[in-house]
Amino acid sequence: MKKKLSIVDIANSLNVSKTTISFILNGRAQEKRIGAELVERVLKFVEEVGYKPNPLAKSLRTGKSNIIGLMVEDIANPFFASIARLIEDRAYNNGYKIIYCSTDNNTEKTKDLIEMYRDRHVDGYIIAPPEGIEDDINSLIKAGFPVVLFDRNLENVNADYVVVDNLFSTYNATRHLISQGYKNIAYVSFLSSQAQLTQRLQGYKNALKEYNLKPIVKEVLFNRDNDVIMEPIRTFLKKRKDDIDAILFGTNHIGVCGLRLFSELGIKVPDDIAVVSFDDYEVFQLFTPPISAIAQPIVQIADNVITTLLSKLNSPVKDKSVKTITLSTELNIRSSSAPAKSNVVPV
Amino acid sequence: MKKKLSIVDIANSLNVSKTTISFILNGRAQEKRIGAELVERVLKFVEEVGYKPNPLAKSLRTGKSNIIGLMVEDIANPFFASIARLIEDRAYNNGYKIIYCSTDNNTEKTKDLIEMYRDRHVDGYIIAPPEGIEDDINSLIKAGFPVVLFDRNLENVNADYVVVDNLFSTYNATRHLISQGYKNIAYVSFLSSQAQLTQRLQGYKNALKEYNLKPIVKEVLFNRDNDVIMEPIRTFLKKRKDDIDAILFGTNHIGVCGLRLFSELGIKVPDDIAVVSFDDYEVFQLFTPPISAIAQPIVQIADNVITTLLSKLNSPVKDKSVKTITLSTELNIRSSSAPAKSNVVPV
DNA sequence: CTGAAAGCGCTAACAC
DNA sequence: GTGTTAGCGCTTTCAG
Repeated sequence: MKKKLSIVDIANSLNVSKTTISFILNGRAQEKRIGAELVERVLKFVEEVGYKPNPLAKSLRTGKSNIIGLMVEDIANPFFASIARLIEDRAYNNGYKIIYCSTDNNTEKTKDLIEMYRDRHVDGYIIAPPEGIEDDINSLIKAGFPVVLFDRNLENVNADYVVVDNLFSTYNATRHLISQGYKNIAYVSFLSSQAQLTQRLQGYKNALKEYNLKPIVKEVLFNRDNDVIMEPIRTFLKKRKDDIDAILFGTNHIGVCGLRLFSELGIKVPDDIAVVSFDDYEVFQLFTPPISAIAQPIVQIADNVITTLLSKLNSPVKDKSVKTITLSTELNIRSSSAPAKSNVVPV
Repeated sequence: MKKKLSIVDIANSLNVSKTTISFILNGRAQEKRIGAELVERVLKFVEEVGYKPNPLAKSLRTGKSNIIGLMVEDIANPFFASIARLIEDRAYNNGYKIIYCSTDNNTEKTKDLIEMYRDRHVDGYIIAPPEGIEDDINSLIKAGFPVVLFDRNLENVNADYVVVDNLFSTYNATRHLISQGYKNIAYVSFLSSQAQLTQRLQGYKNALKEYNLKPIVKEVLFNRDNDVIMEPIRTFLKKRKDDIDAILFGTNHIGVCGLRLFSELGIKVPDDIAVVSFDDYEVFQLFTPPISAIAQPIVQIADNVITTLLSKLNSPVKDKSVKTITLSTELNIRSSSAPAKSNVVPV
């Protein structure tokens, strides 16, 4: 096992100062007017012996770690997992590694995590922020760390955001259901004051209002255990299933829980209840009947997030300007929201 | 913004040597017989000012980074994402952070990744290894790094493994199909010489052999693009769908591709073709009809992986012994493999 | 153009 | 019991 060599080793072998080596390796040879021949020789030798600067030492010295902290709600959720995958690729291609964690939307946990990342000298942050984390994020920003938030807005945090147009998405989806002839449209989602969820709720309400329809909202508490999530929805469905002719689900997670209950309770889609869910997902495409869904542009989200972060990371001057990128979703209409048996209303 | 303080700062403030601080903070006060009163005072002060040792400096000095490298095939695959989630929790609870990456089963990419991790002084490795990576893993082990492999075995690599009993799983699933009266059972999977896949194929063949049935195997190349995966399967199904009465899918990914094609080609499950797939997954549970699946014990896998790694990480003496943990799967029988219309064979 | 030397913050021999 | 000091490997100022 060949011992790991350091910059001094190679400096000695070449009878050159380690400063020179450092300059050459960091591409500052030109600037420092180091002889082309020497540069050549050093590079060749370094290549030959496979020398690699110790990134830890480098980090200690420069304060940069080349690590990006990625904080999502739950890495096992396909929406976040897909985004993580896309971000990973771009980050690695740009010389950054990713440390990830799942916040579970838990504020305290997230605070700890941010602190840990900070201790670790993470260079930049990509966060799907839980509620109540505003101060911590602001302090990150004030300390000069590049931060990109996604999936949801935070009030009073002046950061870069990549989000989708939640309000219009559910507004549009609800109108779609109305135009298909549904009149008693329920909205089932998680109870939360997070921006993306309140907006989705609002979009739904706005559409109903236009048509003078009455909102039927069922919000449940988030829980890591699906059974706990399903229980209140089960009760709700049992009680109300005959008054309701359509449901809009606020997230993929809750949508899947809903579908499970449909099977269990013998509810037929779309004859008994028509369905649209937020987030598109394999399950929705393959379900019988296929479920109409509001597809978030995952690739674009990931792309914008990482592009924004990398540009902040690479810009030598601290650019204090922030931007909010709002992407639009696509309503994938499938048979779960086929026209109602009764009658169709032009919209 | 309060400047980050270092160990000297707090040593100075307290008029104590930084060595003493270091000892106290590392719990070696007793051993070094440092006055209980002083220890108290230091701890209190450190707490008060919120001092945190710089982990980078610590790493540089000690060579330990408290980071675990997690290499999976694809973090967006629900099987790996779920495992990543479980591993993450345990790692963080034990003071370790996780750097992840997706290998895409690409040997060259994985080699690079291992090298990167090594440069980064990752303390331990959790890897779902691609083919051809044996030498690199062996060199990792020889260099004394704790390595836990999972999901698949590597010949000639003497490491700790956490795997499932692939051979018995498909053997058992195939027998199940036979017992339900199916006779022309195809096996559709990825073409690969990775142990988990060859074993799955073998289990299928073994079962057929016992009943003198002829194997019908379709193996396709892996590709990140689903359409490319589906194309050869589409051709296969079109040509053979009338000779086949059941299919066993080798992975969740290929199973989902298969299901998509069934819809497209109008193949009815289980009347035209009965189905069992490796890996259980929401899509399979919610599909109509629900798809029988070989469920891997995800929680147990993750648990064994991280427990094994942590114990290696914490054991002061380099334990050269390795163990292979083989977990058993569960065959979740659902209506996709209901008894064949024709006749049922006792098994 | 090149080199000496001063740290980055921490640990751990080795004195005192 | 406590303090001095020498690094871990690298970057970067400042002299030559």
